[in-house]
Amino acid sequence: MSDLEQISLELEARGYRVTPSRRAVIAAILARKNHFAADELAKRCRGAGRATVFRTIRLLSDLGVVCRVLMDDGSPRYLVSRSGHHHHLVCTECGTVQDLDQCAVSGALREIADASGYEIEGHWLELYGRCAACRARTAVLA
Amino acid sequence: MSDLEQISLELEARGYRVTPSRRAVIAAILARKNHFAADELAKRCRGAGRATVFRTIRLLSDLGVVCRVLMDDGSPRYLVSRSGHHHHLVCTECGTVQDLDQCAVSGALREIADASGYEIEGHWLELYGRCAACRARTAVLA
DNA sequence: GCCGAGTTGATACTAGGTCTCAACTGAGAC
DNA sequence: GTCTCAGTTGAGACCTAGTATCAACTCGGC
Repeated sequence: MSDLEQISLELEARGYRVTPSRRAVIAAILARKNHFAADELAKRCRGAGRATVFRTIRLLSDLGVVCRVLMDDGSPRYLVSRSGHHHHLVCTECGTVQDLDQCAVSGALREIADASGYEIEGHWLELYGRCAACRARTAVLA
Repeated sequence: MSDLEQISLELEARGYRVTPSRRAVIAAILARKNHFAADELAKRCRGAGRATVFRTIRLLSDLGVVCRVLMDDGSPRYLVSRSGHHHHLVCTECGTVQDLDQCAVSGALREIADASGYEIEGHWLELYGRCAACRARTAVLA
């Protein structure tokens, strides 16, 4: 079963209609190799209007199919990503985004909660750096 | 020496002029007990135009006098805060923001760098939860 | 007083996104 | 088959959070 079909089934299972517009947006998202801006997707996606593209991205985001990444300049991007709690490693040179399997702060949260008296409900973490490929490229040039 | 004077001296030391507009913005910021939106400050601050308010906030942000916090709904707020690397603990109930002394992830970063091959240059972390006061309030009501 | 750099505020513009609303669609009831 | 009605759509207005532009102003130094 293709990703598109799988997502369509997921949508139907939740009571959403799988319309041609939604299919077009999902197909456009799946065709992306890396992250994308919502507006850029709206411009390229001929099969759906801007509002529909934004709505569909939000829908897929709720479903856990795509997630939002904040780039180091603060601009938001979207990414086909696994669902559940995870963080991202963003390469500041080539822009690729890598999922992080472990949650880096889960251990520290308890300590912070104890020290501050807060009941911590959520957190947001993005990591920025240079990926292995970019580092290798610079090393060769140097 | 008042905070306003101290910030003014800091500005002068860096070669910036301390103009009435800047004083007005700084005074408005210092009058805030907690975080504020830049636009809201611009509306209330009669002594300076919108562009100047945004420019001054950026200037103070560069100086480390204020810092930007991303609330749990994604909206940006500013906060008079200590300079240097630190994170924030945002209460989702009353909105107060607390500085975190320790960087919760510094330890985990090395591990992630090793595992991923990334050279980690920076990170962004915000924590959301309910502060001690809000928890106490709910506990009394229950 | 003059000069020039720094600063200002009005305004236009941008990005990223939501809201509104009339029109359309399609699944189920009859 | 067609009626109905909730879900969906797209155009466009609108919103928030800023940045860019530019003529006018300010102020320190000569």
